[in-house]
Amino acid sequence: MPDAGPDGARDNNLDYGPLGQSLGFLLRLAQLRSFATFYKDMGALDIRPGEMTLLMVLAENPGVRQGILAKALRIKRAHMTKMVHGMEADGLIARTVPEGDKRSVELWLTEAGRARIDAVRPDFGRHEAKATGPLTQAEAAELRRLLRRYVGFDVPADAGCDGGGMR
Amino acid sequence: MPDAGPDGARDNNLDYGPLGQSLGFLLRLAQLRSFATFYKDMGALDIRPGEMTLLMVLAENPGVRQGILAKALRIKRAHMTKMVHGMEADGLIARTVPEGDKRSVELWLTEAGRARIDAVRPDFGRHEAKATGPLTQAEAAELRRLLRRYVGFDVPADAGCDGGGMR
DNA sequence: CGGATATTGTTTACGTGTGAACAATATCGA
DNA sequence: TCGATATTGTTCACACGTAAACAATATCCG
Repeated sequence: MPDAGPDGARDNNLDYGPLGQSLGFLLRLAQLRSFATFYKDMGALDIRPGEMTLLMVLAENPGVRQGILAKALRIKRAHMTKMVHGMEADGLIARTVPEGDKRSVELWLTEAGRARIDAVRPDFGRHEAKATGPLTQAEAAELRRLLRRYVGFDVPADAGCDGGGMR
Repeated sequence: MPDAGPDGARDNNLDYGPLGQSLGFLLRLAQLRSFATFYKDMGALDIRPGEMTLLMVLAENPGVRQGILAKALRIKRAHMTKMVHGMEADGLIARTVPEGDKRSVELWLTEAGRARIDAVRPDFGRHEAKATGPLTQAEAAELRRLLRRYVGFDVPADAGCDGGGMR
Protein backbone atom coordinates (compact mmCIF):
# COMPACT_ATOMS: atom_id res chain seq x y z
CA MET A 1 0.00 0.00 0.00
CA PRO A 2 2.70 2.52 0.76
CA ASP A 3 3.69 2.73 -2.86
CA ALA A 4 2.23 5.73 -4.57
CA GLY A 5 0.75 3.65 -7.32
CA PRO A 6 -0.50 6.29 -9.75
CA ASP A 7 2.08 8.54 -8.20
CA GLY A 8 0.92 10.30 -5.07
CA ALA A 9 -0.20 13.89 -5.03
CA ARG A 10 2.90 15.21 -3.37
CA ASP A 11 2.84 18.55 -5.10
CA ASN A 12 1.39 21.60 -3.48
CA ASN A 13 -1.63 21.78 -5.70
CA LEU A 14 -4.50 19.68 -4.54
CA ASP A 15 -7.44 18.57 -6.63
CA TYR A 16 -10.71 19.34 -4.85
CA GLY A 17 -12.67 17.09 -7.14
CA PRO A 18 -16.46 17.26 -6.78
CA LEU A 19 -15.95 19.05 -3.47
CA GLY A 20 -15.12 22.17 -5.42
CA GLN A 21 -18.76 22.34 -6.48
CA SER A 22 -20.24 21.44 -3.12
CA LEU A 23 -22.36 24.27 -1.79
CA GLY A 24 -21.67 23.26 1.80
CA PHE A 25 -17.92 23.15 1.32
CA LEU A 26 -17.88 26.48 -0.50
CA LEU A 27 -19.98 28.06 2.22
CA ARG A 28 -17.55 26.81 4.85
CA LEU A 29 -14.56 28.28 3.02
CA ALA A 30 -16.44 31.51 2.42
CA GLN A 31 -17.30 31.90 6.07
CA LEU A 32 -13.72 31.26 7.10
CA ARG A 33 -12.54 33.94 4.72
CA SER A 34 -15.24 36.30 5.90
CA PHE A 35 -14.29 35.87 9.57
CA ALA A 36 -10.61 36.26 8.81
CA THR A 37 -11.37 39.54 7.07
CA PHE A 38 -13.46 40.66 10.03
CA TYR A 39 -10.64 40.04 12.47
CA LYS A 40 -8.15 41.75 10.19
CA ASP A 41 -10.33 44.85 9.83
CA MET A 42 -11.75 45.03 13.35
CA GLY A 43 -9.01 43.34 15.31
CA ALA A 44 -7.66 46.55 16.73
CA LEU A 45 -11.02 47.18 18.43
CA ASP A 46 -10.98 43.83 20.20
CA ILE A 47 -14.48 42.80 19.22
CA ARG A 48 -15.72 39.39 18.12
CA PRO A 49 -18.33 38.81 15.42
CA GLY A 50 -20.83 37.50 17.95
CA GLU A 51 -20.50 40.55 20.16
CA MET A 52 -20.88 42.82 17.14
CA THR A 53 -24.02 40.99 16.10
CA LEU A 54 -25.57 41.21 19.52
CA LEU A 55 -24.86 44.91 19.89
CA MET A 56 -26.28 45.70 16.47
CA VAL A 57 -29.42 43.70 16.90
CA LEU A 58 -30.06 45.07 20.37
CA ALA A 59 -29.68 48.59 19.04
CA GLU A 60 -32.50 47.80 16.62
CA ASN A 61 -34.62 45.78 19.05
CA PRO A 62 -34.38 47.12 22.59
CA GLY A 63 -36.01 44.85 25.13
CA VAL A 64 -36.02 41.77 22.96
CA ARG A 65 -36.37 38.51 24.83
CA GLN A 66 -33.30 36.32 25.09
CA GLY A 67 -34.86 33.29 23.47
CA ILE A 68 -36.25 35.25 20.54
CA LEU A 69 -32.81 36.65 19.97
CA ALA A 70 -31.21 33.22 20.05
CA LYS A 71 -33.71 31.92 17.54
CA ALA A 72 -33.17 34.88 15.20
CA LEU A 73 -29.40 34.54 15.31
CA ARG A 74 -29.59 30.75 15.01
CA ILE A 75 -27.62 30.06 18.14
CA LYS A 76 -28.74 27.84 20.99
CA ARG A 77 -30.20 29.26 24.18
CA ALA A 78 -27.40 27.67 26.18
CA HIS A 79 -24.81 29.64 24.29
CA MET A 80 -26.83 32.82 24.33
CA THR A 81 -26.82 32.58 28.13
CA LYS A 82 -23.03 32.59 28.17
CA MET A 83 -22.66 35.49 25.75
CA VAL A 84 -25.27 37.58 27.51
CA HIS A 85 -23.76 37.00 30.94
CA GLY A 86 -20.35 37.89 29.60
CA MET A 87 -21.53 41.11 28.03
CA GLU A 88 -23.51 41.98 31.14
CA ALA A 89 -20.33 41.51 33.17
CA ASP A 90 -18.65 43.87 30.72
CA GLY A 91 -21.38 46.40 31.39
CA LEU A 92 -22.55 46.50 27.79
CA ILE A 93 -26.07 45.13 28.21
CA ALA A 94 -28.69 44.94 30.95
CA ARG A 95 -31.13 42.15 31.71
CA THR A 96 -34.61 42.74 33.09
CA VAL A 97 -37.30 40.26 34.06
CA PRO A 98 -40.67 41.48 32.83
CA GLU A 99 -43.72 41.48 35.10
CA GLY A 100 -45.79 39.50 32.65
CA ASP A 101 -43.53 36.44 32.47
CA LYS A 102 -41.05 35.87 35.25
CA ARG A 103 -39.27 33.09 33.34
CA SER A 104 -38.08 35.30 30.57
CA VAL A 105 -35.39 37.96 30.32
CA GLU A 106 -35.43 41.14 28.29
CA LEU A 107 -32.19 42.61 26.99
CA TRP A 108 -31.21 46.25 26.66
CA LEU A 109 -28.10 48.16 25.70
CA THR A 110 -26.60 50.12 28.55
CA GLU A 111 -25.16 53.56 28.03
CA ALA A 112 -21.76 51.89 27.71
CA GLY A 113 -23.21 49.48 25.18
CA ARG A 114 -24.50 52.31 23.05
CA ALA A 115 -21.13 54.03 23.29
CA ARG A 116 -19.43 50.80 22.31
CA ILE A 117 -21.50 50.28 19.19
CA ASP A 118 -21.10 53.92 18.20
CA ALA A 119 -17.37 53.41 18.52
CA VAL A 120 -17.19 50.34 16.31
CA ARG A 121 -19.87 51.18 13.76
CA PRO A 122 -17.62 53.24 11.47
CA ASP A 123 -15.02 50.51 11.28
CA PHE A 124 -17.71 47.94 10.68
CA GLY A 125 -19.11 50.03 7.85
CA ARG A 126 -15.71 50.28 6.24
CA HIS A 127 -15.20 46.57 6.74
CA GLU A 128 -18.49 45.68 5.09
CA ALA A 129 -17.80 48.00 2.19
CA LYS A 130 -14.52 46.37 1.31
CA ALA A 131 -15.24 42.83 2.54
CA THR A 132 -16.27 41.64 -0.89
CA GLY A 133 -12.83 40.25 -1.71
CA PRO A 134 -12.29 39.76 -5.41
CA LEU A 135 -15.96 40.31 -6.22
CA THR A 136 -17.23 43.40 -8.00
CA GLN A 137 -19.89 45.43 -6.21
CA ALA A 138 -22.51 44.01 -8.54
CA GLU A 139 -21.39 40.46 -7.83
CA ALA A 140 -21.37 41.12 -4.09
CA ALA A 141 -24.90 42.46 -4.27
CA GLU A 142 -26.02 39.38 -6.18
CA LEU A 143 -24.27 37.13 -3.67
CA ARG A 144 -26.07 38.85 -0.82
CA ARG A 145 -29.38 38.49 -2.64
CA LEU A 146 -28.87 34.76 -3.19
CA LEU A 147 -27.72 34.18 0.37
CA ARG A 148 -30.75 36.02 1.73
CA ARG A 149 -32.96 33.78 -0.34
CA TYR A 150 -31.02 30.68 0.66
CA VAL A 151 -31.38 31.36 4.37
CA GLY A 152 -35.06 32.10 3.93
CA PHE A 153 -35.12 35.87 4.39
CA ASP A 154 -36.89 36.75 1.19
CA VAL A 155 -38.88 33.64 0.47
CA PRO A 156 -42.44 34.62 -0.43
CA ALA A 157 -44.72 32.46 1.68
CA ASP A 158 -44.27 30.61 4.95
CA ALA A 159 -41.40 28.10 4.75
CA GLY A 160 -41.07 28.77 8.47
CA CYS A 161 -37.89 27.59 10.13
CA ASP A 162 -37.36 24.65 7.86
CA GLY A 163 -38.88 25.12 4.50
CA GLY A 164 -36.56 22.53 3.09
CA GLY A 165 -38.33 22.88 -0.21
CA MET A 166 -36.29 21.25 -2.93
CA ARG A 167 -38.30 22.75 -5.71
CA MET B 1 -50.58 38.43 22.56
CA PRO B 2 -49.01 41.00 24.89
CA ASP B 3 -48.78 43.59 22.11
CA ALA B 4 -45.32 45.03 21.77
CA GLY B 5 -46.32 48.62 22.42
CA PRO B 6 -44.20 51.55 21.35
CA ASP B 7 -40.99 50.39 22.95
CA GLY B 8 -39.75 46.92 23.53
CA ALA B 9 -39.50 44.47 20.67
CA ARG B 10 -41.41 41.80 22.49
CA ASP B 11 -43.00 40.31 19.44
CA ASN B 12 -41.52 37.33 17.73
CA ASN B 13 -40.36 39.21 14.68
CA LEU B 14 -36.98 40.76 15.08
CA ASP B 15 -35.56 43.52 12.93
CA TYR B 16 -32.11 42.57 11.69
CA GLY B 17 -31.30 46.11 10.64
CA PRO B 18 -28.09 46.56 8.66
CA LEU B 19 -27.06 43.07 9.73
CA GLY B 20 -29.48 41.70 7.18
CA GLN B 21 -27.17 43.00 4.45
CA SER B 22 -23.93 41.97 6.09
CA LEU B 23 -22.09 39.44 3.97
CA GLY B 24 -20.43 37.90 7.02
CA PHE B 25 -23.70 37.46 8.88
CA LEU B 26 -25.46 36.01 5.84
CA LEU B 27 -22.59 33.59 5.28
CA ARG B 28 -22.81 32.44 8.87
CA LEU B 29 -26.55 31.80 8.61
CA ALA B 30 -26.06 30.07 5.27
CA GLN B 31 -23.43 27.75 6.62
CA LEU B 32 -25.59 26.85 9.59
CA ARG B 33 -28.44 26.00 7.25
CA SER B 34 -26.13 24.03 5.00
CA PHE B 35 -24.76 21.95 7.87
CA ALA B 36 -28.21 21.33 9.25
CA THR B 37 -29.29 20.02 5.86
CA PHE B 38 -26.21 17.83 5.70
CA TYR B 39 -26.99 16.22 9.05
CA LYS B 40 -30.61 15.78 8.09
CA ASP B 41 -29.74 14.08 4.80
CA MET B 42 -26.67 12.10 5.91
CA GLY B 43 -27.43 11.62 9.58
CA ALA B 44 -28.41 8.00 9.17
CA LEU B 45 -24.91 7.21 7.89
CA ASP B 46 -23.25 8.70 10.98
CA ILE B 47 -20.75 10.83 9.10
CA ARG B 48 -19.61 14.38 9.83
CA PRO B 49 -18.88 17.02 7.19
CA GLY B 50 -15.19 17.01 8.05
CA GLU B 51 -14.90 13.27 7.64
CA MET B 52 -16.77 13.44 4.34
CA THR B 53 -14.42 16.14 3.10
CA LEU B 54 -11.32 14.22 4.06
CA LEU B 55 -12.48 11.01 2.41
CA MET B 56 -13.41 12.78 -0.81
CA VAL B 57 -10.22 14.74 -1.08
CA LEU B 58 -8.08 11.71 -0.29
CA ALA B 59 -9.88 9.75 -2.98
CA GLU B 60 -8.76 12.41 -5.45
CA ASN B 61 -5.29 12.94 -4.01
CA PRO B 62 -3.81 9.71 -2.68
CA GLY B 63 -0.61 10.25 -0.75
CA VAL B 64 -1.13 13.94 -0.14
CA ARG B 65 0.86 15.38 2.72
CA GLN B 66 -0.98 16.24 5.90
CA GLY B 67 0.04 19.90 5.94
CA ILE B 68 -0.89 20.45 2.30
CA LEU B 69 -4.28 18.99 3.05
CA ALA B 70 -4.77 21.23 6.06
CA LYS B 71 -3.88 24.30 4.03
CA ALA B 72 -6.23 23.33 1.21
CA LEU B 73 -9.14 22.72 3.57
CA ARG B 74 -8.32 25.85 5.59
CA ILE B 75 -8.04 24.05 8.88
CA LYS B 76 -5.09 24.26 11.23
CA ARG B 77 -2.46 21.54 11.35
CA ALA B 78 -3.24 20.93 15.01
CA HIS B 79 -6.81 20.03 14.20
CA MET B 80 -5.83 18.00 11.16
CA THR B 81 -3.69 15.88 13.46
CA LYS B 82 -6.70 15.07 15.60
CA MET B 83 -8.97 14.21 12.69
CA VAL B 84 -6.36 12.10 10.97
CA HIS B 85 -5.53 10.13 14.11
CA GLY B 86 -9.20 9.54 14.71
CA MET B 87 -9.83 8.28 11.20
CA GLU B 88 -6.70 6.15 11.36
CA ALA B 89 -8.02 4.60 14.55
CA ASP B 90 -11.25 3.91 12.68
CA GLY B 91 -9.21 2.15 9.99
CA LEU B 92 -10.30 4.52 7.23
CA ILE B 93 -6.95 6.04 6.36
CA ALA B 94 -3.27 5.10 6.58
CA ARG B 95 -0.29 7.31 7.34
CA THR B 96 3.15 6.74 5.87
CA VAL B 97 6.36 8.63 6.42
CA PRO B 98 8.13 9.14 3.10
CA GLU B 99 11.84 8.42 2.71
CA GLY B 100 12.56 11.86 1.36
CA ASP B 101 11.34 13.84 4.35
CA LYS B 102 10.99 12.08 7.65
CA ARG B 103 9.11 14.99 9.24
CA SER B 104 6.13 14.74 6.98
CA VAL B 105 3.26 12.28 6.72
CA GLU B 106 1.47 11.07 3.62
CA LEU B 107 -2.18 10.05 3.79
CA TRP B 108 -3.92 7.22 1.95
CA LEU B 109 -7.36 5.69 1.96
CA THR B 110 -7.41 2.14 3.22
CA GLU B 111 -9.60 -0.49 1.63
CA ALA B 112 -12.14 0.26 4.36
CA GLY B 113 -11.85 3.94 3.59
CA ARG B 114 -12.62 3.34 -0.07
CA ALA B 115 -15.55 1.17 0.91
CA ARG B 116 -16.78 3.87 3.25
CA ILE B 117 -16.73 6.60 0.64
CA ASP B 118 -18.37 4.35 -1.91
CA ALA B 119 -21.09 3.73 0.65
CA VAL B 120 -21.79 7.38 1.36
CA ARG B 121 -21.23 8.86 -2.08
CA PRO B 122 -24.74 8.21 -3.42
CA ASP B 123 -26.35 9.84 -0.41
CA PHE B 124 -23.97 12.75 -0.69
CA GLY B 125 -24.86 13.19 -4.33
CA ARG B 126 -28.55 13.22 -3.54
CA HIS B 127 -27.91 15.65 -0.71
CA GLU B 128 -25.97 18.04 -2.93
CA ALA B 129 -28.61 17.88 -5.62
CA LYS B 130 -31.39 18.97 -3.32
CA ALA B 131 -29.38 21.07 -0.87
CA THR B 132 -30.20 24.28 -2.66
CA GLY B 133 -33.10 25.10 -0.38
CA PRO B 134 -35.51 27.60 -1.89
CA LEU B 135 -33.13 28.45 -4.72
CA THR B 136 -33.77 27.45 -8.30
CA GLN B 137 -31.08 25.37 -10.00
CA ALA B 138 -29.95 28.43 -11.93
CA GLU B 139 -29.70 30.48 -8.75
CA ALA B 140 -27.79 27.71 -7.01
CA ALA B 141 -25.32 27.54 -9.88
CA GLU B 142 -24.82 31.29 -9.74
CA LEU B 143 -24.36 31.13 -5.96
CA ARG B 144 -21.69 28.47 -6.38
CA ARG B 145 -19.96 30.55 -9.03
CA LEU B 146 -19.89 33.62 -6.81
CA LEU B 147 -18.70 31.68 -3.78
CA ARG B 148 -15.91 30.10 -5.81
CA ARG B 149 -14.82 33.54 -6.86
CA TYR B 150 -15.15 34.91 -3.33
CA VAL B 151 -12.94 32.21 -1.83
CA GLY B 152 -10.40 32.70 -4.58
CA PHE B 153 -10.89 29.54 -6.62
CA ASP B 154 -11.44 31.17 -9.97
CA VAL B 155 -9.58 34.42 -9.59
CA PRO B 156 -7.39 34.96 -12.66
CA ALA B 157 -3.96 35.96 -11.38
CA ASP B 158 -2.35 35.73 -7.98
CA ALA B 159 -4.46 37.45 -5.31
CA GLY B 160 -2.93 34.76 -3.10
CA CYS B 161 -4.45 34.36 0.32
CA ASP B 162 -5.56 37.93 0.71
CA GLY B 163 -6.44 39.68 -2.48
CA GLY B 164 -8.44 42.20 -0.56
CA GLY B 165 -9.09 44.15 -3.73
CA MET B 166 -12.14 46.33 -3.28
CA ARG B 167 -12.62 47.21 -6.89
C1' DC C 1 31.28 20.40 7.72
C1' DG C 2 28.41 22.71 11.23
C1' DG C 3 25.66 26.04 13.47
C1' DA C 4 21.54 29.09 12.57
C1' DT C 5 17.02 28.96 10.73
C1' DA C 6 12.81 26.96 8.73
C1' DT C 7 9.38 23.40 8.25
C1' DT C 8 6.37 19.51 9.86
C1' DG C 9 3.51 17.30 12.91
C1' DT C 10 2.28 16.95 17.80
C1' DT C 11 0.84 18.32 22.41
C1' DT C 12 -1.39 21.36 25.70
C1' DA C 13 -4.43 25.05 27.12
C1' DC C 14 -8.17 27.47 25.79
C1' DG C 15 -12.43 29.60 23.23
C1' DT C 16 -16.78 28.72 20.93
C1' DG C 17 -20.95 26.24 20.27
C1' DT C 18 -24.16 22.20 21.11
C1' DG C 19 -27.29 18.53 23.51
C1' DA C 20 -29.43 16.90 27.51
C1' DA C 21 -31.02 17.35 32.09
C1' DC C 22 -32.92 20.62 35.26
C1' DA C 23 -35.59 24.36 38.18
C1' DA C 24 -38.79 27.96 37.88
C1' DT C 25 -42.70 29.73 35.84
C1' DA C 26 -46.74 29.77 32.70
C1' DT C 27 -50.64 27.61 30.48
C1' DC C 28 -53.98 24.25 29.34
C1' DG C 29 -57.81 21.04 30.38
C1' DA C 30 -60.82 18.15 33.28
C1' DT D 1 -59.23 24.78 41.13
C1' DC D 2 -55.50 21.92 40.31
C1' DG D 3 -52.72 18.47 38.17
C1' DA D 4 -50.47 17.66 33.58
C1' DT D 5 -47.80 19.79 30.16
C1' DA D 6 -45.10 23.42 27.83
C1' DT D 7 -41.84 27.17 27.85
C1' DT D 8 -37.67 29.84 29.46
C1' DG D 9 -33.25 30.30 30.94
C1' DT D 10 -29.48 27.84 33.25
C1' DT D 11 -25.95 24.30 34.17
C1' DC D 12 -22.99 20.52 32.95
C1' DA D 13 -20.59 17.47 29.90
C1' DC D 14 -18.77 17.27 25.62
C1' DA D 15 -17.47 18.09 20.34
C1' DC D 16 -15.00 21.10 17.28
C1' DG D 17 -11.41 24.32 16.20
C1' DT D 18 -7.48 27.50 17.30
C1' DA D 19 -2.93 29.56 19.29
C1' DA D 20 1.32 28.79 21.21
C1' DA D 21 5.09 26.04 22.67
C1' DC D 22 7.67 22.01 21.40
C1' DA D 23 10.62 17.91 19.31
C1' DA D 24 12.29 16.09 15.21
C1' DT D 25 13.93 16.78 10.83
C1' DA D 26 15.42 19.51 6.78
C1' DT D 27 17.76 23.38 4.61
C1' DC D 28 20.63 27.31 4.16
C1' DC D 29 25.08 29.54 4.33
C1' DG D 30 29.45 30.87 6.48
